Amino acid sequence: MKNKQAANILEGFHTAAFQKDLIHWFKAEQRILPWRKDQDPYKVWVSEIMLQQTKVDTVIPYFNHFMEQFPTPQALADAEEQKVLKAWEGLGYYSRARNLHSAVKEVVEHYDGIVPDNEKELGALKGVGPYTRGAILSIAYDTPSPAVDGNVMRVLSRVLMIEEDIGKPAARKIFEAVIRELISKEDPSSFNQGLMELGALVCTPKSPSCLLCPVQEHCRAFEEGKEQELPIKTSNKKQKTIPYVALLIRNEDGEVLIQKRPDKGLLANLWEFPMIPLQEVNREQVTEWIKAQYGIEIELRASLDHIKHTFSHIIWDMEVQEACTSSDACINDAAYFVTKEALDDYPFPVSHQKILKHM
DNA sequence: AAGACGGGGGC
DNA sequence: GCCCCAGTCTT
Repeated sequence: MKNKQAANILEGFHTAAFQKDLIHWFKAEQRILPWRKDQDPYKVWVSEIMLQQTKVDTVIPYFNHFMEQFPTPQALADAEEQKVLKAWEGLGYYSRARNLHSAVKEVVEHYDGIVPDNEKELGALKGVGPYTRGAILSIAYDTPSPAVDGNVMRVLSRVLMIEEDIGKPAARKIFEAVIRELISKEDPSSFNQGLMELGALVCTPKSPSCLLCPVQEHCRAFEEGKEQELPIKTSNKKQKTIPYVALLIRNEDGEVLIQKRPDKGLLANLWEFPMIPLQEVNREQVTEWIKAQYGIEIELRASLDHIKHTFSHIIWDMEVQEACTSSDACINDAAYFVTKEALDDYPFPVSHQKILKHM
């Protein structure tokens, strides 16, 4: 064995029997999922990106629609970014979509539309980190490469009693080293997917179903009754939310003002209703603020409903006083009046989709 | 090594 | 309401 620490962890472990039990269980019990119908590397890639930080049930309809709209790397590479973001609307972590789009263009340009089958080229693609690289290599290309996600770390920390803090970035290296020894060379795809499927269905974070577990007899944590105490993970810090006021600014044609967000940071390149941090401006100042920002006079009509979400919006409804329509140049480059119907074409954050329902 | 990056779900 | 979830990129 190359790695001493991995060798120590696997001391006395029945690797061959574990592989056999895990793979047998996976082949019998795996969920039927749209991206498991074949081994198309493009589908595996798209599904793995969508599945980052996102539950299977949430991903399924997005994946199906995405594949109808962009069936091949070429189709995705040819698409406008706004269309790609629209297809990603509501899924969150939108840099995943922008990176995937960029990487697919790279694949079409430099690899003739064929997803690379080696660590070096695959890992160099935008948005493809160590996990996704391993998942594509093993699932699409049957290559014995580790794919360490949260499920895998949880399962293996229990089975092998690994007490590393999986909240630390360094922990992933330990698990990768272990898996390089542990992975089935005959069926790395079923092995990696089996670990993840086990983590999703049986070896769950809270109250794992150990009595139904196909690898119970291999599990050191179960043997010692410590499955509830693993994995060890330092608590993450909570993030603060800032309340905003969303402004529904309408012109005399009933069109509403929207603007494009910056191309970096939160919800990059998505569209939104203009917003003001709630603390910064009171009801009286908002007219001045809008005048300075957009060069238009408005009359505040009413405060609509409150929407509780990331932005905990309060919606203020307002009407433009002076003539200002979609053809006017009174608004800056990234802000436009559009008809209510046209809003369907723009990628909006979920919180703003909810506002739309109030209109 | 730590923080940013969404949205959904459990309680 | 508050906490948890957990891949990749950025700083």
